[in-house]
Amino acid sequence: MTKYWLMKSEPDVYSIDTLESEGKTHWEGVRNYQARNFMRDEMSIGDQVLFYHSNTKPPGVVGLAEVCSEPYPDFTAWDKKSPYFDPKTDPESPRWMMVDVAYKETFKRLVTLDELKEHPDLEEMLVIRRGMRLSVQPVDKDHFDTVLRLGKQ
DNA sequence: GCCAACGTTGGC
DNA sequence: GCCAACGTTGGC
Repeated sequence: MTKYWLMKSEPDVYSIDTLESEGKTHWEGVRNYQARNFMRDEMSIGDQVLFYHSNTKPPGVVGLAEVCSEPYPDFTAWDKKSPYFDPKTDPESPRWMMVDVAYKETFKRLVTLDELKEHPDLEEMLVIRRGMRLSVQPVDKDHFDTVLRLGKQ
């Protein structure tokens, strides 16, 4: 059963344009247990992903991607040269997990965070909640469809 | 670049 | 196991 997600990335670090040119990527660097658990326990191949640009102005959903691997250990955690290096984990017992994500499309237009906040059908969407910092979060199918429609119009 | 909101760490 | 200190996220 297909699930729906929103995944945040800072465009300065990894933008949807980069994903488009690479085709797919491993979603490295998630160092939050709740986000890790979503990837590890609930994601499966074919799940649909709203690609969100954070820490930019304006922030918002820029396109669509798709989960294209099972979860597997995030090897950047024990790569000393990686910005995501975590000295407290090791390959014997991986702490952090990731999935591969494939490019699907870039929206005709950016669906901004402000727009999500103002849309009457998206009041319950997690991403608009104050203090919501999860970089990987589940999205209801209804919300997903609404955002998709906004992005295509 | 500020800072509020969170999550994590570590002393006790 | 409490909680203060610290670090990070991410909108603004």
